[in-house]
Amino acid sequence: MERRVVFHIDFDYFYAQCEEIRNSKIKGKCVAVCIFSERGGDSGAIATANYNARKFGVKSGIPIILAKNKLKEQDAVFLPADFDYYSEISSKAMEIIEKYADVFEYVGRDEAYLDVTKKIEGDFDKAQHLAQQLKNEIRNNLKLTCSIGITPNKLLSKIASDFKKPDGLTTVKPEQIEQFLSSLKIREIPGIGRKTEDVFSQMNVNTIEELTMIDVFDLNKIFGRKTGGYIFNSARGIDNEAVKPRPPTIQFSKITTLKKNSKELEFLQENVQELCIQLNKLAMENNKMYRSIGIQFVNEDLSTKTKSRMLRNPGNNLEELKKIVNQLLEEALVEQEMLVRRIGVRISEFSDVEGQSNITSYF
DNA sequence: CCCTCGATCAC
DNA sequence: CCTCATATCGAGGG
Repeated sequence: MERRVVFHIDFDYFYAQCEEIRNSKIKGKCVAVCIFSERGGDSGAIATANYNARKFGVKSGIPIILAKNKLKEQDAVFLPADFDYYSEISSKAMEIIEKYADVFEYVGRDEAYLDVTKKIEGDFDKAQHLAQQLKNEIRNNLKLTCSIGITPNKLLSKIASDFKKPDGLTTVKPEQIEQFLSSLKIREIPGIGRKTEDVFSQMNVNTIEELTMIDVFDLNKIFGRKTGGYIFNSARGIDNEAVKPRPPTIQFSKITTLKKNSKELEFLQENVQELCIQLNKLAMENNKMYRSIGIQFVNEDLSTKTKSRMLRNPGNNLEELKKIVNQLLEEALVEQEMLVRRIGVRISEFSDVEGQSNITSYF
């Protein structure tokens, strides 16, 4: 039952590439796709930048104002994110990709896993050929480039798709796994981010090869049972997660940046209304009732505070949502020292709204 | 076992 | 200088 062949497909610098597709004039320039906040001006962050812009240190997550500074001498465009447009292109690409898979797993607008074990009869050379065909079809139809990793599991394919970008194709056969991983930085392992990297660098562990020298008990001690085991296996390229369709979303959240930092109840309550409306609408559209409601503060120093409450019964009534959110706000502001920069609302613990006919009608 | 909350990741 | 959305883990309290 072993011996899988799994693809991970990642669209290159996706949002920025979508903008290049829409307007080929900007190809060759620095392209930065921006998420502007409610504050106005250049407040906000970079969602994605093309490779021209990345050469100057412009990458996702950095403040727009900082990006403009880095690119002030360059021929650069800063475009507001147009998620509807990116979703359209994503859908078209996913339609193509799906056809190539025995099992297809959508991860996000720019990412998917495919199990192709049967299709290519466990032969990595056939797999590579199939992946090349797939890349060609996407490029010919949509002018979109992507990078693909081909390996025996999801973990390794995700690492491999990142190994050569853009327009990359990286294959790691079972006998090449140890060699492939050994020289990589631990940060290449999905789930190991900034904080975890810091912990390991304190221990003089920087590469995956060095990571394999740490025994599992120490990892468990530092990171907890689950994460410790995950890191231990990952360093060895071990991952048994099946490629499978994603289960439905289990929570929705909306967050907004306030026009000015504040800890005034009234001001925060005003700002939270629209979020409640949007979230309740989302729940209704998806035929969901929610039983948990939460709020989140992002303080002026970017630290966060959350407060949440379970309801006695699931519901999707807007007035009820607003009422609870206002209560949570009031409670959260007791002992709140710092001014709040951003405010968010979350709903979760979903149950389905009963349709007209369901299984119970048979009894 | 259920709930709340902070932390982390990654986009 | 700092967006937005989702999932997951672990600790701590009931």
